[in-house]
Amino acid sequence: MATPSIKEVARQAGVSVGTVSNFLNRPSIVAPATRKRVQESIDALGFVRNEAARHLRAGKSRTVGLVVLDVTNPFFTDLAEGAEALAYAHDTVVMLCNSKTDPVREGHHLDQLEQQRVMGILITPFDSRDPRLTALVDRGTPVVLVDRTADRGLCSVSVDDQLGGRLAGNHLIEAGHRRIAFIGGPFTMQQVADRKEGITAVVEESGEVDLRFYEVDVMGAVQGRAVGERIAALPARSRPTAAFLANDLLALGFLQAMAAAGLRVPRDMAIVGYDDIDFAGAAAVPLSSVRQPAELLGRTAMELLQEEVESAERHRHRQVIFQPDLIVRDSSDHQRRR
Amino acid sequence: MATPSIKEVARQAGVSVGTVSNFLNRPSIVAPATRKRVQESIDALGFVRNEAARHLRAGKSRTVGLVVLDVTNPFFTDLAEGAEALAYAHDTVVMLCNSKTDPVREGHHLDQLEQQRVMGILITPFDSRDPRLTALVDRGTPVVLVDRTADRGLCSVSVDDQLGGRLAGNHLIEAGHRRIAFIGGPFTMQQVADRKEGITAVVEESGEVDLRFYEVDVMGAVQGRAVGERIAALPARSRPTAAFLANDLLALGFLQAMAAAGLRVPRDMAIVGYDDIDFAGAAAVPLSSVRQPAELLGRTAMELLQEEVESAERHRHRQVIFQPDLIVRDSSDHQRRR
DNA sequence: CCCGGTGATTTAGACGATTCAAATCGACCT
DNA sequence: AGGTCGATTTGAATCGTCTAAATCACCGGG
Repeated sequence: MATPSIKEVARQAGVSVGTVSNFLNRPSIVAPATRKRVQESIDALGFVRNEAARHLRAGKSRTVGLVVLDVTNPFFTDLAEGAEALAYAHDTVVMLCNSKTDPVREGHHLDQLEQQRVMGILITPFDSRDPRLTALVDRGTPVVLVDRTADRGLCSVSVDDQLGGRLAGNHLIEAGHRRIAFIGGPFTMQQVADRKEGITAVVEESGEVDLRFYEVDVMGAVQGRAVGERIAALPARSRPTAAFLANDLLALGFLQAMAAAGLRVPRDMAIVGYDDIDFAGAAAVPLSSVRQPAELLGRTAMELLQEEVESAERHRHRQVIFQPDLIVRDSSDHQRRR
Repeated sequence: MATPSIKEVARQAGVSVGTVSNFLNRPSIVAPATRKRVQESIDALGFVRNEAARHLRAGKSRTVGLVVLDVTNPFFTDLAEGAEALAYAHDTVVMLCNSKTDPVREGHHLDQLEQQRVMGILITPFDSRDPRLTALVDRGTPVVLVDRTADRGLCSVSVDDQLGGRLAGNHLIEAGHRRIAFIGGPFTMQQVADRKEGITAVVEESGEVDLRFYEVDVMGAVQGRAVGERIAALPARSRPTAAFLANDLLALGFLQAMAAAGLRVPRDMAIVGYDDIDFAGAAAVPLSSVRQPAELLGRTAMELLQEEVESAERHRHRQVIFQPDLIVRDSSDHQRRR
C-alpha cells in the first residue's frame, strides 16, 4: 500500500500519465471533464506529489537552506520569518539549520544542503571566508551572506555593525560614562569585531574613556549572566559604569546578574544591548538596544537569492547594507528612570 | 559547468557508473587501484551526491521532519538536539519546522514534508487529533507524537503533565498559598490542559484554595509579562500570592512584570514555571520549575521512529511516558530567600 | 470526400543513482 | 589446453515526474 504515483492515478482515471502531469502543472489545457475525473482519482487514492522525482527531473530544487548561528535568538527567528514569507510567495520551502556558532555543525549542514541540491543558501557563517563555503559557491550553489558583508563575488545583506558600535558608544560617552565594558564573542566573528571596532573608534576619539573587553564563546543569556557576575564582583571604584553587549540575550543575562548582585540599572550600571528583540523592551528594566531590521534582512536576502537564481548568468552580486538605530530605554537613561 | 554526475566521474576515471556507485556504497568490493582512481576523479571534479536521485531510486528518504511549536523556546531546541544526535548517528538529517502554535503553518509544513516523502515526522501537534495528521498517517508516513500522549495507533513520547501540575500545586499549597493563578494557553492544547487539570485536582483535594485561570494565545515571555502586569494591578488583598505558569518563557516574562511593578518574589508572589530551561536557573530570581527531560524526549522519539521504520509491519506502537521533577529555587521558596 | 486546423491526449525519452544478474579477467589446477 | 573459482566490473532496468513532439478525433471549408 505504498503511496500511489502519478501512474496509478492515470490508470484509475483512465488517462495517460502525461495528462495527469498536465493536470498538475497546466490544468488549463486539460478538458474540464478529464480534469474532474483526474481530480477524483487523486482524492480517492490520496495521491501526493513526489518532490524528489520532480526535483530530479527539473534539475533544480524548490528548497532554500537557511543556516543561522542560534535559532533560540529571536533576531534569527525574525530573520527566518522574513525569508519564509517571501519563500512562501514563490512556492519554495525554507530549511532551517542551526549551526550553534559551531563550524563543524555548520559544515555538516552545508554538506547536507549541497547534497540536496538546494536552490540556494542563506547563511550567517561563522567565518565568511571559510574555504568550504568558497568551494560550495564555486561548485555552483548560490549563496547569500546574511548579517555579514561579502567582500568577494557574493551577495550579502547586512547592517552597518561599526555604526551600531559607534551609536552605542557615543550614547554612553555622552551620558558621562568613563569606564565601559564591551562584551561579546567570539571576537573573530565579523559582526562582533565590527561592533567592537565601532565603539573602540569613538572611545579613542573621545580620549578619556577606559574601554575593557570581555569575550564569550557563545552569545546567550547564560554567558551574559556569568560575565555580569564577574563584573559585579569588582570593587565599585574600578568597575565599569556601563556595558555594551553584542546581543540582547547576553544583555538580558547581564541585566539579571546586576539585579541579583543588587546593582541598580542604570544608576550603577548602564546597559545597551544589540538586536532589539521583542523581549528587550519587556525586560524588568526595559533595555536600550541597537535595532537591526531582522525581518527585512531575511526578506532582502531571499530576494537577492531569487534574483540570482532567476537571472543566472547576467547576475551582478550586490551587497546591501542597512543602517541600525539606537533605541534608548531605561537601562541606559538616567532621565527616564524614575 | 553544472554539478558533475556519477557518469562524468565514471568517464574521467575510465570505469563504469556501476563501479563508481559501488565505490560510494560498498567500497570494500572495489579493487584498491580502482578505488584510488575513482577517488581522484571525484576530488578533481568536485562531485557531490545527488540526494534527490538516491531518494527516488531507494524509495525512501533519509530526512526526518521535526515540527515544534516554538523554536525560540529552549525546551524545543534541547529536544531537537536530542533528536539530531541520534539522527546523526543513523546518517539521517533532521528538518526543523516551526509551527509557531499556528495550525495553518503546521499544516503547511506537514504538506511539504509529505511531498518530500520524509522517512518520518516527529511532531508536537497543535491538536493531536487533527484529521490532517490522521490522514497523513493513513497514507503511510510514520509519525511520532512528541510531548503529547497518543491515544490511538501512534507512538508517542511524553511527560506526565498532570503529575507536573500536581507537583507544582502541592508545593505551593504546602507553602501556605491560598490564592493561586494558573497561566498558560491555549487551554485546548493537551499539555496545557493536563497541567491545569493536575493543579486543579490537588487544589480541589485541599479544599480551601482559590485557583484562577489566565489564558494566553502563545506562551512567550511577552505574553507572560502582559498577564503579570494585569495581576500586579490587582489590589493586594485579592491578588494571588502565587502563580504557576505553563512554561518558563511565560514565567520569565511574568517575573519581570513583578519586578517592574515593585512586587517582591517570592514574598509577594511565588512563581513556579515549567520546562526548567537553562535560563530559568539564571534568572534575576532563580526560577522554580517543573523539569522535563527535553533532550531525552527528543532522543527517545527518534528512537521510536527508527524502530518503526526498520521493523515496518511487525511494529507495535508504544507510548513512552516520563516523569517530571519539581526543581525548587528561590522564586517559590521563602526559606531560601534572604 | 479530402485537407488543414484546432484542441486534447498520448508517447517516449530524460534526470542521477542504485542494484543485480551477467560478463570479464586472472590465476590456478589438472 | 581446458576448466573452475573468485574477484571485479559492466550494462541495463528502475524509481516518479516532466516536457517536447507526435498522435488522434473532430469540424468546417473547399
